[in-house]
Amino acid sequence: MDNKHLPAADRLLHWYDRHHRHLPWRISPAAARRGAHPDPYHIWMSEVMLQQTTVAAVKAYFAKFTERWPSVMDLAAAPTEDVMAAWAGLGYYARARNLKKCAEAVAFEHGGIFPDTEAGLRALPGIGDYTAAAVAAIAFNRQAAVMDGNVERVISRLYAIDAPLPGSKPLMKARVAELTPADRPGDFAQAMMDLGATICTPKRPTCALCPFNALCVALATDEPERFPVKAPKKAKPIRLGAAFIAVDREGRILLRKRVESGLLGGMTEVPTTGWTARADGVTDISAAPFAADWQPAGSISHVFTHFELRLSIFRVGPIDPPPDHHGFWVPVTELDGQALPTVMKKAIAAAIPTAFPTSNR
DNA sequence: CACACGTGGGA
DNA sequence: TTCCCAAGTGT
Repeated sequence: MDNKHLPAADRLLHWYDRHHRHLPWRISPAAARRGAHPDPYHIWMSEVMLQQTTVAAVKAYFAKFTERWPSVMDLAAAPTEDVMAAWAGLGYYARARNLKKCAEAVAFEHGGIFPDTEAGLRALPGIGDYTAAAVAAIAFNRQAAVMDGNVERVISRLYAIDAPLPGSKPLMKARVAELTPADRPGDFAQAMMDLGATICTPKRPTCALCPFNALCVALATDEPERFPVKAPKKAKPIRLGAAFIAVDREGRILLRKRVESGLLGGMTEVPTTGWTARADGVTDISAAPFAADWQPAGSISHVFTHFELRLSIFRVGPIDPPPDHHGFWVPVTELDGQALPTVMKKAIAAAIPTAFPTSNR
């Protein structure tokens, strides 16, 4: 049947019923149409994990978290250190700290029940405009305008919006609100994101298969890949430093806990110098955790969001632990239980190649 | 409003 | 290799 006359939302939902992705935290659109709701705990956790993170990377973490902490009450009762260690490797560690805070707020201030409105959700730690709308729409079928990076791409092409992000966000949000149906807002939100992830992709979109192709202004008048227009990005500076891998006679490595705020906040680290912006190549080992016969053990490079870090690695041991230092000693065979971010695993692996036998390279 | 804040994968 | 990202939030 010719459905060109259908409103945009109906075209999208028709496409979604046939081509939706199957994801562990979802229920099927067929079940949703029968009035079923997904577990708000699962939707919330998946949305937080998916912030700036790929579906492929999230799947294993989602399985691990929901198996270990099946309910928000379980997560609220968990030691923060366990949550940080379980999150290690996923990045943006403020999300893990706020995940725990949010679980505590839901457990102890809301009786273990997630708020079912956008405003109620928005007041919780780690839940911003996007996540509040997404959980309200997907978990509670509220008519909330859900806009993430996928939706921005779809909308900017559908209307050929020339104004650059992020300034054009309010305009695009208004367009999303116009399109969002009262009937199936949760499926509509997931459909927009599936469309952006599988059809309306950043490069080489598959417009021939798009339910919006007859409506898309960018496709009709321009080059869809040109949208969304974004402000130019800044160059990434390089910072230098040194990391110190000390091993004692019992095969333990010296670790420290980073301060709660800022980069890698609350995570575990090996002792390092400060990370300076100087580019003279001088390595300052005077900041070693203690005086010892530190031996060069190569170097690593790691790219953060806003700078690249190059660390010279130094190693010493087996030694007797000196009495005067702060930190704690952990067997090299038990590092998996530590909240070690990827950059720290790289530093350790450079000095002790056998430290992480399961990882590649 | 601009910037801080991780990581691994694809082109 | 280099660049660009991928379901943003907090300050």
